[in-house]
Amino acid sequence: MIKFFNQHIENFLVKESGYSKEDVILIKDKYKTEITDDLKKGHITTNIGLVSGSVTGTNPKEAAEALKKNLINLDGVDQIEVAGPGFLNIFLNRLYFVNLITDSLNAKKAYGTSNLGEGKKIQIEFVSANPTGPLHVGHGRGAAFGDALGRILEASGYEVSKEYYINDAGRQIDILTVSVLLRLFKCFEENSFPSSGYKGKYIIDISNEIDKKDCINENQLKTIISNLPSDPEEEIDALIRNFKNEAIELWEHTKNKSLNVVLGLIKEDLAAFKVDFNNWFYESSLGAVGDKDSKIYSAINQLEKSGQAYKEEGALWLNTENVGDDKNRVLIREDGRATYFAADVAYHKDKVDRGFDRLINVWGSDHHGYIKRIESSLEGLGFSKESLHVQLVQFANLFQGKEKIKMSTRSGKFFTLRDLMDEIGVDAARFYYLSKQADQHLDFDIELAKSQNKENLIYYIQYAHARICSLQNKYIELNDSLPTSIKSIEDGAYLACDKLIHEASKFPGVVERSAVALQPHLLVFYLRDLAHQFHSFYNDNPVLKESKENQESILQSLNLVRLVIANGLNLLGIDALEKM
RNA sequence: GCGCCUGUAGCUCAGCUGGAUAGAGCAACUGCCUUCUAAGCAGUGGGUCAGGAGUUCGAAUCUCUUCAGGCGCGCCA
Repeated sequence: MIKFFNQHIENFLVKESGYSKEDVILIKDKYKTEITDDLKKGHITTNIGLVSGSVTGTNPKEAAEALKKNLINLDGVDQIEVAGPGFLNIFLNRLYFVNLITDSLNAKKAYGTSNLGEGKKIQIEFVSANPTGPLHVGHGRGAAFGDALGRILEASGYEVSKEYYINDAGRQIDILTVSVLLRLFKCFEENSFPSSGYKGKYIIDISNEIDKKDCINENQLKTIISNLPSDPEEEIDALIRNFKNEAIELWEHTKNKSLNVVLGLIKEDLAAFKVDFNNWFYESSLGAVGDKDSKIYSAINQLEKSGQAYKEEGALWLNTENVGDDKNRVLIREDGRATYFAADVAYHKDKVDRGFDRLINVWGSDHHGYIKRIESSLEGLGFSKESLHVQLVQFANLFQGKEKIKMSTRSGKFFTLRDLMDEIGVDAARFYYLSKQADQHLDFDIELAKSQNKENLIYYIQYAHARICSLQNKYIELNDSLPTSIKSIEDGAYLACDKLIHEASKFPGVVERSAVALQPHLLVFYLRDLAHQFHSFYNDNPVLKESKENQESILQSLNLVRLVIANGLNLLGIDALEKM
């Protein structure tokens, strides 16, 4: 409908307005046509008069009047008002208004989808937590966000690929491995366990699954744990070195086993959280810098050849200052080992090589200083940094009522995503995460997320859906099947649903905006508003006491509201409830 | 010190590609169940949109600046 009017407006601008070509281009760029917030302003409104007026220096109201004359005779238009400083408010005739219901109901699950993305390939990389322990509540937010974004973009016509980057190659994995080995051989008392190691209970669980205990003897163990440095970081590094020296086979076995167990936990949790990935990318698959056939070698080699990377003080540096980074960054350390950054550069090159039109990285906001580096590396490799969008997600603080739940990863005391799911349920958790803009701090209040009242939006929205389902069931009991007629709305005899239909007609626009802005929370607030319109209607209108014809029209309108809520929740990865 | 983010009702937050009277919920006060789910609805009070300047026909929204808070600035990942 909006497209229809925009075509006529642009046609008018080009052929009849008398504006210069340059002005027309400027106007086209700036004006907007949208569904009104309030039916008093008609169904559709455009600021074209104001924009034309400001661009051409003419009176906005006169510009609006001229266009009004042009649009008033269009099919579907009942009347047009020039309002306020120069808005054009368009009132549709009943037939067109009613078409909104039938068209949307016919579209069913497809209502709200579009071809905005034109099949472009878009990759979303998210969660990507180090596989050193179970996911915690912080990761849950990224998971809910990335997954919802994927659903929204897919509904908007993008070909979406969701990916998890597994950091299986670095020091963190070594620390995981050594932590498991220390538990396996019970090397330390509880209070002297290396403070840099992982102490969660899952480490002990993993150690119980290692069956190669006899690969190492008492003397070797003694060597490994004696003469350790006092600095915690040096201590853990020494232990890693010692284990590798004494029992490389055991080391590798334990490392693989630990990684697989932890990754298994992560995958289970994500599946339970209804988050599916298309691809799990292993950092180790990038290979070693020393290997000329590896992806990491090839990426770095390319940067060196193009002059972006240079040697200094024995290390290989990437010039990232050229995109505004504070300082240049090291790719290959003095001792020849690649940095995490180098692997990430190769990873991003690989992403682009795989043919994605757009890349979205969902990162914890503590990584924001890292963005410029990656952008610089992309430019250095000859790609446009515009193809990458980094969406930062702030961490979530957990509250139980007013009390903050403290978490410490090191000590292994933390509230896991699994705990959260057990406590409040998957859908309530997903919804709560999505109910605030991703890059803002979120206080996750478990009490609130469990509460069953209006303050907890998920219940409010679900309640609207369930109420409609319940009405539908009652109606079916009395009439065998749902109605198909909307006669009394069509001929204007019954108007009480108009606000609801109008609100429901905004849905595709909201999906589109949340796809463009990459903001699922827009959907949350829209659904709240729609639910509110419904509850209000429901309270004022005893539906099943209406005339037969009115009932039919109402049931059809409410079915539309129900469809929008169900489709909207589905885009957030949440199932709509038929009963509560 | 440099960079990024935030500051809207007593509290928690929407609104921000500039637009028509700044919105919800909670809390306070008042009404509404012999009726389809009261997990709800309706109403009242509450705002110099942190302060200041600028751009504009028009600014919560854009620019600059001040103040306040958060985060990031490793040859860690």
